[in-house]
Amino acid sequence: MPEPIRLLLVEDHLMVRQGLVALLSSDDDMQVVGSVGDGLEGVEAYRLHRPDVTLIDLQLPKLTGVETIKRVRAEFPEARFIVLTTFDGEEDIYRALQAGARAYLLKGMPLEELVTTIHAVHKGKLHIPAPVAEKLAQRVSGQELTARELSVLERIVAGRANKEISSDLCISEATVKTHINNLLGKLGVADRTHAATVAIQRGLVSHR
Amino acid sequence: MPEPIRLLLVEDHLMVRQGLVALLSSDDDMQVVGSVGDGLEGVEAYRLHRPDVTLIDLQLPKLTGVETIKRVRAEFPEARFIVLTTFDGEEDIYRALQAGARAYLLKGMPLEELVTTIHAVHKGKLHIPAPVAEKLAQRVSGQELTARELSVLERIVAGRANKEISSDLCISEATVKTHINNLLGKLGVADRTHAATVAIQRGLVSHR
DNA sequence: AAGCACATCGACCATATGGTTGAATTTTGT
DNA sequence: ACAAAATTCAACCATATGGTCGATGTGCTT
Repeated sequence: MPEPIRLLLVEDHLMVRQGLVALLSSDDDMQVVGSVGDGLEGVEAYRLHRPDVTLIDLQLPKLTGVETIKRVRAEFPEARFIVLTTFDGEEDIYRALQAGARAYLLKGMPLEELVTTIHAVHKGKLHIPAPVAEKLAQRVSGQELTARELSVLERIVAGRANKEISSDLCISEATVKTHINNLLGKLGVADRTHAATVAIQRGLVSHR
Repeated sequence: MPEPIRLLLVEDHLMVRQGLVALLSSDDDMQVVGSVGDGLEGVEAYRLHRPDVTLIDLQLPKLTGVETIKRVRAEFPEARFIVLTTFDGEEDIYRALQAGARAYLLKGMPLEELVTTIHAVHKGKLHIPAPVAEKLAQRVSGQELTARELSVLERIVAGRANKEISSDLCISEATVKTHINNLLGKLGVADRTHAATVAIQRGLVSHR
């Protein structure tokens, strides 16, 4: 009888979390050693428990899923993460894998896939399901937005006019227009409104 | 020993669904009699099992949660629904309650609240948590968009220009502008871009 | 029949937005 | 230190957008 795989859960929806604990605990070769609701707790829990595999949601209070992964892996480079989320913002997939996640699963996937993935990741493998891998391939061709362009984009999504954005960021309106022009090109859209909606759809900005 | 409350689950995320089944089945006075993944199956399962209470997500494939509630209640006016969702688009709350849902819960709420709510709804009570009730109160003051305004808004979200919208809908550009002007006022925003983002945030339009 | 909400259109105007070019400055990476 | 990328700005222009007023027709309710 081998050692059970020690799991940590970082997920903000209580019901989902408790549900996963119930599900995974019923498996003999899994053991949930911790279960927390936000990123900061996640980092602490990791230090405390040193789990074999951490299941983490990307939408977390206090600390983003991506940020949490980064912090933990800064301390423990061998840490293994499985991103488990309902939302498949392309941008988030990319960032999570950049940050060192080993797998990306949507909550809609069957439980067996989760179990399979946990075992695969525990053995050190990468595990990216086909539909996710496709999106990833797509976005390689797409251009990266710069930090400044992103902050302009955020304000566009917030519904602010160029004049307002310029005073927000303490730059001239001309500069705002330059950034917008550039980001429109990179996003492949013709106007700010479309930019705003694709930004939300791709998960480039945090709406709400 | 009283009869257990018979529950039906309609939820598209497999993991969440299985998790909830595991959680609720462990309770002695609850019994999960069915668990399906989309709205159409939900309607069928209701006909088959006639559950006491149905837990339903609003984002469902094939048939919206709201639409599912409507159809079931058209046949079975006594049907009792608890809306259980991660997303709190104000518009959806409103529509779900209009459609006859008895309670609205976010997945982030503690499990006890779910259990309490199931019992309350089973007894025929309404059960709306405070934060949700507030949003509801807010939107009473807000105006309703007309069907035409909504279809214009959808195209704004799709990133289309006035000229394109006018040819899409076979109306003059002047009319498009009139509709836009009216919906801007109703949404309380100053321009189309902000209209698009609040439309997404409030769940007025289906993005993605 | 009268009233009302809705959809339709036109005209006018002020401003915002996006496109283009070119250039100076700063930051960043090698 | 050098090159590349990012950020900053200006001036010009065409067009899109939003604001306002008024008008017409249609369908529904009372």
